[in-house]
Amino acid sequence: MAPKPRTSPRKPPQQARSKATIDAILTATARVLVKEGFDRASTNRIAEAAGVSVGSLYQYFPSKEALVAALVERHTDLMSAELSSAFERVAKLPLAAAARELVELLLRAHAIEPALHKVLIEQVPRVGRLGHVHDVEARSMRLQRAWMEMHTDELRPVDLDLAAFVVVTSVEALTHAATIYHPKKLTDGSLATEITALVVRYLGKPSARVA
Amino acid sequence: MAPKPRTSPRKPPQQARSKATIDAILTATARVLVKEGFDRASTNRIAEAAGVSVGSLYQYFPSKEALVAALVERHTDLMSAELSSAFERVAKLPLAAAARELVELLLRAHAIEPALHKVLIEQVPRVGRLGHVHDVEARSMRLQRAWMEMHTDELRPVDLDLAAFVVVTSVEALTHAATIYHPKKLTDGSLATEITALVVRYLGKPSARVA
Amino acid sequence: MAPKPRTSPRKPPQQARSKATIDAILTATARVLVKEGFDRASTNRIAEAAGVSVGSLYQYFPSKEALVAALVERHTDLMSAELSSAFERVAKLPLAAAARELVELLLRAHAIEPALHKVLIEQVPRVGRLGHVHDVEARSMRLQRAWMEMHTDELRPVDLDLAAFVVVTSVEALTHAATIYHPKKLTDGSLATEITALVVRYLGKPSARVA
Amino acid sequence: MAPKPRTSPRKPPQQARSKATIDAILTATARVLVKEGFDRASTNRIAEAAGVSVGSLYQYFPSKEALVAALVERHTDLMSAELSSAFERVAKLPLAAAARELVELLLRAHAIEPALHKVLIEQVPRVGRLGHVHDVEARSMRLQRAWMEMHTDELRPVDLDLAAFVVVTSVEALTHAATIYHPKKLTDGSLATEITALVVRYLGKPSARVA
DNA sequence: AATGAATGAGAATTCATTCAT
DNA sequence: GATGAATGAATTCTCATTCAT
Repeated sequence: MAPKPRTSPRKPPQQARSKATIDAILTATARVLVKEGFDRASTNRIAEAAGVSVGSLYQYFPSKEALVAALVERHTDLMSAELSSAFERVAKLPLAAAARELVELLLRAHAIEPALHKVLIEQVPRVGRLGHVHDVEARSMRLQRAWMEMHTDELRPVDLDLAAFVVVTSVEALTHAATIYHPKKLTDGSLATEITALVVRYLGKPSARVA
Repeated sequence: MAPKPRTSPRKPPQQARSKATIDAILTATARVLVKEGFDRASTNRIAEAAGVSVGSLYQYFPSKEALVAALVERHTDLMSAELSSAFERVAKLPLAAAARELVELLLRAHAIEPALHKVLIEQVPRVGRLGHVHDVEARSMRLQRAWMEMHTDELRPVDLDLAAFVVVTSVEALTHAATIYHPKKLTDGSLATEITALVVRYLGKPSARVA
Repeated sequence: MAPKPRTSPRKPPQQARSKATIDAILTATARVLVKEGFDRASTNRIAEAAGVSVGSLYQYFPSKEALVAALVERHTDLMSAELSSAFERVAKLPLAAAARELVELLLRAHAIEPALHKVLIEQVPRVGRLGHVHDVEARSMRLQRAWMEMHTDELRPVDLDLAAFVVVTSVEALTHAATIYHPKKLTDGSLATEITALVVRYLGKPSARVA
Repeated sequence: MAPKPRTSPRKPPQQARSKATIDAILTATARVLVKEGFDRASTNRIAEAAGVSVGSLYQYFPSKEALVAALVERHTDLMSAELSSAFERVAKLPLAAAARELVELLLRAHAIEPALHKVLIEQVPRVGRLGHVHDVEARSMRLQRAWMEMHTDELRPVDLDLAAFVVVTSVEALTHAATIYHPKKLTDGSLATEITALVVRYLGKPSARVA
């Protein structure tokens, strides 16, 4: 009888060997997810791809959900890290410049492991801890709101929370959609220009408008 | 598991009874999907919920994928129908008015079967024919482009395809996100106002600006 | 992910075929249990022994526990039926005669499927519904108490509940132990004589003593 | 699963530290057995509970069966020791007094680690060396027989082996059943009185009867 | 057309046991 | 002696799909 699976990570590795194994498993998970899709990514297949026994997989990840959740976290952490670090850099830039910088940054962030990102977005059910792909958005929203608070004089009057929601949701969606449907426009700058325009026009005072 | 499933519909309904059965099955599918989630929605469970034998289910839908695809189609058709019909009505309105109308329409459209919509968006893997939830967007984009072509004089200069992509993707994403995370703001109009502002400011000439 | 297994029986069979399948499964369960022991009796092995697919097994028994519980029930029902029917027959006999009859009856009851009984007693963990092997004792205790109430004049003064507990527990234990460790003494009558003496001497008035 | 396990003890403890380790393991086994039940008591869990590595566990116990068997032995030894020592004390007492003493002793013996005793009786499959929980009964039977040989003049004529079997089996069963189903009656003396009556009346001459 | 019994590959997960460090 | 990472066969259970009635 299979008891209810846990979702929290299992024990911390205590030997160097473990670290390597964990890494191999996560990397294999990404590979299998991309190659086979979420539904065909069984724990056995993943273990095999990692060159590890299923037992080892379950030693570190108590369930399939925990495994994918860990991968999601690793992925979003990577993306968030870049965003956070950039925030300080653009904190003092005026609207148009900051927007352009951030949009480009976000596009770059999504270009890191686009295939994995796509699978995570499209196929992983947004349920339980798996939904945390969307944590990036939550963090982005907080940063966005913080930036707006520091620049209210440049902005038309807005409800900060609502505006942050609108901006981040739109930009994220455009980035994802572009990744999936228009990968070429990600690199030639045309998309960055459009998204920047969207944000600047939405938030800016008429006088502050930049073409 | 048996051989690979077909995906094309099996046979056209030839009697009234068939229609009723098909309808019962699709409705049951929606109910089970919402109640149990995609993963626990087995064909047996759906058949039972429909008061029909599995055999009958397979008489009309050659595979689970075909079944869900049919439901997706029914759902998107419902939404698209409203959009198309509204298009004629707003075709001649100026930017600000048209935008407001369409945004409100879209929000209303998403309010029809929000629970089903949410499951379809969040849990159904966007693979193969199942990805057609996104057909709505494609149709919306065509309509949006058509409208813009008719109103170029009101708009700042834009790449029509790109702008349609930006507008539709953003508005859709905001609608979905609002459905899921801010259901209350859907009804009090505050969201409609923000989204309208986003679109009008993005597309409009500086002079044509409406606060 | 395997959800918590149910323990209640599944759906009632609606075709004659089902009945046969259910029977085949239960019979195979008994056979495998006896031949392989509880731990080696996997659902797959049982299904194979029944000439049926695992799927069919789970169609009727939602978990391994439910399966074994059903077998336990079938077995205890068989035993209880004999006991209950005999009760009426001995209801009017005096102590010594009734005791002898009942003891012999019980010994016969345990001789029906002794190998299965042994496995059920020795190897099936007495947990949850599986513990119901012991229902026979509960029922026996009620019958025993009823008999004693009708014959208080033949008995020394006793706490009826306590005495029923003492009598039934002892007799059951002796029967089981004999089944397992002294199968020969079950048939030659010597054991029946001893157990009868135990009961009669324990319950009877000194004057009513039978050697 | 690896090759078939050995069952014989691995090596004699040669240092004080070993003794302590072995003890920690056995104690942990008892704790886990009681807390989790036999089926969920894995060697890994036991090792962890003992604050020892699985490797160490296998250093001293070559298999899970050997481990549990050792615990069973420790437990039964504890119980038997008391019984044997008491035997000398009651060897010269007359029937009624001896019976009362022994019954009370047995009840006390079962009160030592009742939770462990219960798990051992109810959940540990009585197979192979694990069946040795029942060794206590065998030893008891020998002692009982010895006592009866010394007191034939007080007893009605009986087959000594058969009578020892009847007495010990009944008393044991009553003690177990009481431990599980009527723990309260264990302490208030009422049960001891009943069981003593059962034994004395079964074995005694009519004239020697004690109420 | 409908029924529902039957199928069986495959998925997640556990656990006794080994062995390199 | 001790550690704990690694193993992988085995187990329970699900579910899309078929087909005899």
